[in-house]
Order: sequence, then structure tokens, then C-alpha cells
Amino acid sequence: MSQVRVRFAPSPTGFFHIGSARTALFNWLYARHTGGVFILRIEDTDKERNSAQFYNVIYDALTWLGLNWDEGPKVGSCGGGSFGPYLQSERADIYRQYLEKLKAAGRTYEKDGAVYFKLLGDRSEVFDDHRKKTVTKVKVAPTVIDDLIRGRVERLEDEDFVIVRSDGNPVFHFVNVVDDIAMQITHVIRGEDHLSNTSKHVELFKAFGAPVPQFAHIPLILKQAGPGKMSKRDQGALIEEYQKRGYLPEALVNFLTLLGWNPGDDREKMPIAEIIRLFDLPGVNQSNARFDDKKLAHMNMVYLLEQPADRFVRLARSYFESQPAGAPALLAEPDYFRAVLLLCQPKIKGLEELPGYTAYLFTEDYATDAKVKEKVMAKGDPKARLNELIAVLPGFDFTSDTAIEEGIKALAARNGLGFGDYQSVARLAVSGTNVGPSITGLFRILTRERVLKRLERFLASA
RNA sequence: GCCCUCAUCGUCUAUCGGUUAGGACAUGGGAUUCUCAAUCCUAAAAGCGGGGUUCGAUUCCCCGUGGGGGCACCA
Repeated sequence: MSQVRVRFAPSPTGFFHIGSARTALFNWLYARHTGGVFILRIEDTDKERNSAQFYNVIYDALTWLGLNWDEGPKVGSCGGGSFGPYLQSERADIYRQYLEKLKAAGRTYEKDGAVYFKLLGDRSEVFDDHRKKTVTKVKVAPTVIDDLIRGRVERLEDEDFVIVRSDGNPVFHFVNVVDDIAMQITHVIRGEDHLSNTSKHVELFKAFGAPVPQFAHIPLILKQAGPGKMSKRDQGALIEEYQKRGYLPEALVNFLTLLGWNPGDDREKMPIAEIIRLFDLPGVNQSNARFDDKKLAHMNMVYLLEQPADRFVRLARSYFESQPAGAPALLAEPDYFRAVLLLCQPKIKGLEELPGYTAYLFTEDYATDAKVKEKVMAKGDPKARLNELIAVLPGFDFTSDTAIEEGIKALAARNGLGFGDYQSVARLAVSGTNVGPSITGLFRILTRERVLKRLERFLASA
């Protein structure tokens, strides 16, 4: 059994679509599962579309997702290989050679300056009502595709088709097949939108006398709301969006894996090594999946919660740094910054909540939510509670959350009150809001001086 | 219009002919907590319709309906 060789063949459009990401992922998973080779090939024959930085969009996205390619354009530790070049724009000679083979075999003809691929069979002229023109139909047997996911699919390919445009540029169907032959691709894993093209491809493989690869057409990702498949203009369609929003790539990968595949049991969050071990093409679903950003967000939260402290801090730091507002003031005090982050890690659902969630921890000039204030100040005698706190805080051990908690509880008990009677107003005074991490943790990292200052300032203005 | 394809809770899905049709996200309720989350418990929630095959169909077949994709000298 020869080694599995799969390829991901995007074209540089300037975007990296979430559907492309999943196609890349499934190819990569299959290569890793089988110990095969994952090839990156850039389909940049459409000169209108590509520009230099568009290539980087592809490399960046794959790198971020952790989908390293064994063969392809050389980027970092990825790429290389002896079947190059891996940019179609550099393979013109190869296409010419293959075209000559087809010509020599009598499988082409020219018409209006374009080269057509000639099907084998009796021809007849037929008027096509819908297209309003006469077309030449060829009497052929239907092309049979044995798809690893769809099963047996038959399609009648009964018209010759263009393989080289009149401007001399070969078309997608041609270069795609030529490259798959030249690069010895064994499995073509791609979106279902290509299923109808496959009959053309199979006929080309046969005309070249080349072995037909195994096909596996994976279902498409449908847009969250409304009809149709996900397109670049839809919310959440672009990979860079998740990068910017501080999503964890492994969370996105895990989520994408589950869109059309499952391990056969109820597990959802799985380490990538386990996914690689279990992934296989016959296990891929046949029906399209609707994108669900809520589930993705949940997956991301689960991953975020379990991040080790060091990595969480690193991720959060680079998220802050990527913000327009930046984070220079915070980074100046790495220990404080770290303390803030670790206090908030168990509470947030995503890194993008962080700046808003922590704003008052990085400035004395924080706003107070008027509605929250009204609510908190309406119950009991919050001013008295603050005064009581201010009186006892100097005696607290501010290095320990539990010491602070016990201190407040003791105070509450003395006055026949509950912890909450102090917590809510103290939080309001210290943060300006009613949501946030534990009040004892807040006290600890703010330090006694800043807490007292904030409480007194609040009292003065209340 | 033609061709291909798909069809289980709102969404992602499990079920290899016999199950109280399971799980997850989201939603409702409850518990816990120091607010908010998280967590735990819990509720509601599905086999598109019609024919077959079978002792028995969500499961197999056909038709219909609905969804998706494709029908370029785009990729």
C-alpha cells in the first residue's frame, strides 16, 4: 500500500474562509491519521485575483491553526518537497507538457482559439432551450465516482469542455488534475461544491492514463442564519476574525472537527492527538452543517478555562497588545498584570471580554454604573457598611483572600448581617459595577491603600 | 430549467431493523456562591410527507416535499 498523499489547494483571494479551514483540517487529519503527506498547493492561475500579501493570508491561517504542511511553499519549518513548484503560476511548463500528451493522444481540438477536451463517443447537435444555443452532445456512459463519503455517484459528462482558454491560460479543471497526477495525490478531499466537477476530472485522469485518486467530498458549512453556504461576507466566516478576537486555535480546530465528524461517542472536547487517532473519511457526515457561533464560543471558553497560568497570561498579553488602545501601562507591572489575569481567568468566556472586564483595575479613573449604583444604594444602609469596612480594613491581612473573607464575615456577624451586605457596596465602590471577580481577590490585588482610597472617594461622592 | 447531493430536538450530532430515540450548544426552572460567570441538578425540545419491504422501520427501497451544490474561455 503506497503512502497517502493529500493536498489542500486554496487560491489566494485575500481571505481565508472557515470552510477552507475545515477542508484543510480534514486533509491534514487524514494525512496525520494515515502517516501520509499533507501538501499545500497554491492555485493562483487566476492572475486577476492574486497579490503578494494574499499568499501570506494562507500561510498565516494554516500556521495559526497548527496545520503544518509537509510539502509546499517553504514557510518557516513547513514546505519543501520534490514535486514542486507548488505555486501553479510557476508550473506553466508542466501544463504545456501535459497538454502535449493529450494532443498526441488525439483528445483535444481547438475552437475559437481555445483548446477543448474531446470526449469519446458519437456526436450530435442539440438545441439547448435553456442556454438558447446549439450544443454538441457526446454519447458516453455516465462517469462513476466512488466517493469515500458519498458512496457511488454517477454523473453524465456529455459535452466537451475547455481546458485552455483562448488567451493561452489553462483552466482550473485541467491544472487541478495535472497537478494531482504530477504530485501523485492519492486522495482528493474537498468540499461538496466540487462534486459536480468531479466527472470532468475523472475523465481527464482517464485520458491521461493516470490512476484516478480516491475522492472524498465533505459537506459544506451553511451560514448561521438565512439560506445558502457560508460566504466571506458572513459574520464569523474569516479565520483572521478569530485570531483578532483572541480565540484559541485549538478550540476552533476542535469545533471545526465536530462539524461533520464525531468520534462515535459523546465526546466533544478532545485533544488533537486523539482526534488524529480516530479520524477517518468514512466517518464523515454527508449532510451540510449550519455554523453555530454560540457553540464555538463555548468550546473556546472551555479551552480558556483550563489553560495553564503561563499560557493564559501570554495569550492575554498578546490580545491586549493587539488592541487599538494597547496595553503599555499594564505591561510595565508584569506581576500586577499577571495577578489581574489569573483572578479573571475563571470568570471570562473569551479574551475579548478582558479589556472591559478589567478596565477599573488599571486606572483610578473608572466610571460608576448609575443604574447599578441606584440599585445597590437603595437597599439597607450601604454607607454605614462602607464606614464599618473602612474602620476594620487596616487590621486585615491583605496578602490572603481567605483572611480578607474571614475579616469581612466576622464584621458582618458582629452586626447581624451577611457577607453580601458588604460585598455589593464594596464592589460598587471599588469597581463601579456589580460584575467581576471575587471581592476578596480584588481587595488583595488592589492592596489596602488603593482599596481604602476608593472606598473613601466613593463615600465622599455618594 | 437541467444535473448531482442531503434530510433525527432551534443548532451540531448518536443510533450499524427491535432504544423510555442518547449527548452537546442555546433556552426555562432549581441548587450552590460574594456580584457576574463557571459548576451541579432539572424541564421543554426531534425521526419532513406518502407509499412499499419486513413479525417489526428513524434505520432498507421508491415517489413527493424541502434544503444545499453545480451547470463559465472563475477557482
